[in-house]
Amino acid sequence: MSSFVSRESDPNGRQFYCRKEKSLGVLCTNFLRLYDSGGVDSIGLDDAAARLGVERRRIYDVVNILESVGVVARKQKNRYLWKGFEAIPRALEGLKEEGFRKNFSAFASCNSAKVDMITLDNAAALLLGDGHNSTAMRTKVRRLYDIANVFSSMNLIEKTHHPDSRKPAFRWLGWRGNNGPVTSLDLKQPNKRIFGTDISNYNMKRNKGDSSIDWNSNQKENVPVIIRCKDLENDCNENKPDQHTKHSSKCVEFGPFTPVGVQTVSDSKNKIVSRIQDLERLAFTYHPQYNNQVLSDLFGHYVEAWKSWYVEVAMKEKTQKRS
DNA sequence: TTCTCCCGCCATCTC
DNA sequence: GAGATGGCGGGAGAA
Repeated sequence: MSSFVSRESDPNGRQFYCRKEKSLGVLCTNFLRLYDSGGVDSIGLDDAAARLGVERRRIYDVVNILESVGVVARKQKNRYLWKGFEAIPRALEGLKEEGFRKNFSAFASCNSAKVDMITLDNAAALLLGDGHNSTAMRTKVRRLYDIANVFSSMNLIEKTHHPDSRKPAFRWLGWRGNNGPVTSLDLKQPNKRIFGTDISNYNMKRNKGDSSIDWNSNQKENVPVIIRCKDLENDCNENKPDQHTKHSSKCVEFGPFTPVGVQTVSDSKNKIVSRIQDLERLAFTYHPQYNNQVLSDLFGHYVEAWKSWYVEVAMKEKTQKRS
């Protein structure tokens, strides 16, 4: 399986630098697509970097975040184990438990009205605690952008705006069994770039790596080919009125793929309450360990929001049945 | 000007 | 000691 790609050039021979196609979100989507295809349970970092056409350093960025939600687990040096999307609910529950043990339950309860939405500034301030300076905040926010980029590509969160301040914020969507990496087809025509996307331009300095991959062209063998940055320029959207917005058909599709063995949205509605019980049983018997404190803490908050969402939907279901 | 986030340096860790 | 890992912040693109 080969995956190296070449870059589109203009008539003068200059190469396009497409920031979007190098984003962590796109890289994560491609990574998941590559290893979710089945049959692969061992992931070599060098191999992944080569296949995805990125530097090894970027693979660390993605893998570390995926590890925090249970999709992969470190096996040994340079090697990770693919655990798949089925592991996500369990990992989230573990993080939730951890969050409860720390102070985030207090935070969640006192902000219950807007618990499903948080700005990165707020998240950074929360994680840093008292006495942080602006430099630390900036650094933390940068890291949170990275993390949010990956979660966004998995549809675990979505970008929105805070209703009061109109500042950019992120809403927890949670794992609903059919998330999978976001696809360009999931996005509407843009007014502006969204988080994790960008516009083409020239930059010879940044032409080293190359990760533009069209996984559709040869799905069976996962052989990627070049995609055109121009086709991706309209991927952007924010303030989506619903979670499953559509995208221009001329755009290249990075997905979609649905994790094997997970249920659909229509199924899930009827099983909300029983799923919560299932997850709590899982959490009771299994407590994964996470070394990244920031991720752990942030997830403590998000998982709490996730549970609130489920409970709210379950309540509405009950009310509707009664009426 | 602010938001966004890619990029790679370099300190620390692991083998 | 060498290679692996990942924290960190510069700086550039876009709104």
